[in-house]
Formats: sequence, structure tokens, C-alpha cells
Amino acid sequence: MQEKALELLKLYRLRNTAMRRQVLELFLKAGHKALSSSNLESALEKTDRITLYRTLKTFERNGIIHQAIDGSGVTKYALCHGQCSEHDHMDDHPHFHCKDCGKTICLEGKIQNNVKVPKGFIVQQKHFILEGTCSDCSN
Amino acid sequence: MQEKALELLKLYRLRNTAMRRQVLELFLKAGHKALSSSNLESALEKTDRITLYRTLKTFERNGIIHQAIDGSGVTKYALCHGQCSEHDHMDDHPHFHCKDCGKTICLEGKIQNNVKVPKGFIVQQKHFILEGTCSDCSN
DNA sequence: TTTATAAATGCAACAATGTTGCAAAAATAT
DNA sequence: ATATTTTTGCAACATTGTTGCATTTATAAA
Repeated sequence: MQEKALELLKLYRLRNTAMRRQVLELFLKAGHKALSSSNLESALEKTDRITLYRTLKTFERNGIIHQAIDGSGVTKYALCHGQCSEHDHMDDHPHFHCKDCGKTICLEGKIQNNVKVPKGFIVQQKHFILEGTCSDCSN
Repeated sequence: MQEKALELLKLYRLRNTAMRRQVLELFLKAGHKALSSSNLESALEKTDRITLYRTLKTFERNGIIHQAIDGSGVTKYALCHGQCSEHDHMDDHPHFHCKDCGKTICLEGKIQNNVKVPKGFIVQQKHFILEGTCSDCSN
């Protein structure tokens, strides 16, 4: 994990700082699970909220993480597994949000739609959210 | 509009208060456009944020309005045009969110997906968000 | 119409999330 | 080893949302 984190920072030409290393390791550990700022905060030893927010923005700008829109109101991020870039986040996969524990995970699958967008509207991104109860909470 | 608002309050057995009347009129006027708490606040003459939040919750509970999930982080509501109830919000229509002006509107259309949800996960609701630029902002 | 009662309001107080400016510290380049 | 560029950490602030409680208001009952 540590090595992978360092690799990524190097790859994206980002300075190797304690915060970035730790946050990146947490995302690598989380896999397909999305993490909120407060999730990360409680997992970090030394926490400065502001630096954390900036770290997340930096990672997002570089296409390392993407926002996992789940309708919960809190911003969550997950590792980009596909090919994301600064200008194009290819996170067109669906997200599942558990209403009970608040957990959000990235899923796979394709979405088809026949939505008619009004004249003059330009669609740039699509988000598909499945909401319900996860396996941990459904028992 | 005024009459329609009063009708609705009567229909749902909700007390006829100034706040409720005004908020309902704003939603009726907005049609398929979703409104945030702050949108409403600036449109109201006399504003108490807390009462407004409670009014929105009440309307939502009664199936008069539904949350329009748009990934913007702010909670927005739009009139239920279909048949929503306290326990079942049938707002399975997509929402369009304009990244430039922040506007959100309800659209129509069906969504098909082949998403494989992990074992034990129960899907209760689905949300489909189209994000981009609206006609007002695309000029 | 007046009174009783049930519900809604408005206030204080608080919590969570997020942003900006700026000086100090740290990471890289020279 | 030093210079330069970034990043950090702090204060200060803004927005969004919630809860408890006394007061006021809307409706139901007498």
C-alpha cells in the first residue's frame, strides 16, 4: 500500500507529504468504497480539516479520485479505477448508497435511458444511484 | 395558484399557515424546477429558516414534494407530479443539474440498467442525474 | 362566538461541512 | 547547502441543517 501510494504521487507529480500519503493509503485500502471527509478525518492520526479538503481537491483535479454522488448531501470520494483525467472524470459507473449506515460503494454496469432533454440542454455527465440497504445492515 | 395551494393543504389535512401557503405557491410556480431552501428563503417575504426546513419536511412526508437529488450537495425539492405517498416517493424520474447556474429540473424518461448489486444488498430507490449545461447557460 | 386543544412558529444554541487569506514550514530543484 | 516553489496549519467566516422549548396560531369543541 505504502509503495503504491508513493508510486501514484510520483506518477501524478505531486509532492510527497504525510497527508497525501496517508489519504491515498486510505483510499487504496477502501477499494470501491467511497470515503467522506469525516470518514478520513477519523482514520487519520494527525488531522487538519482544511488540508484534508485541499488534498481531496488536488486528488480529484488529478483524476486520482472522483466524487461518488450518492444523494446523501455529504461529498464522498472513491478511487478512480478507470482512466480519469483532470478534465474528464470517467466515473460513469453507478453508486450504491446504504440509507442505514450511510456507506457508499462503486458498482459496475451499464445504464440505458430514453430521457428527452429540453432543447439547448447539453449533457456532460450522468450519475446513477441505487439506494437501499447494504448486506451489513440487512440482517 | 393561491386557490390551488389552499386546495392542496386541505387535501393533505395540513393547517393553513402563511409559510405553507407561500412555499406551496412557490413550488406550484416553479413547476418542474427544483428549489433549495435558500432559493425559497430569498423568495419569501418573511423568513424563518427553521420553520422553512420543517415545512419542507412536512411536505415531503406527505408526498407533496420530493427531494431532487442532483449531486450538488444542497437539498432541493420539487413538486410531486405523480402519485407520491408518505412511504413511497415515486419520483423515479431523472433530474437534470446545470453545473453553471446550479438549476435543477425534473425530466421524464425511463432508465434501464444491468447493474449487479452485491449479495445481500437491497435496492429500494434509484436516482438518475444528468449533469451539464442548461439552455440559459449554453449561449 | 368563545374557549379548549392540538399544532406550528420563532428563537437560542449548536453541529457539520466547506471556503479563503496568509504566514510558517516543508519538499523539491538548483 | 541554498533557493524556490508548494503545501501546511491557523484564524476567521459562510452555509446548511438540527433540536429543545416557550409562545403563538389554527382548528375543533362547547
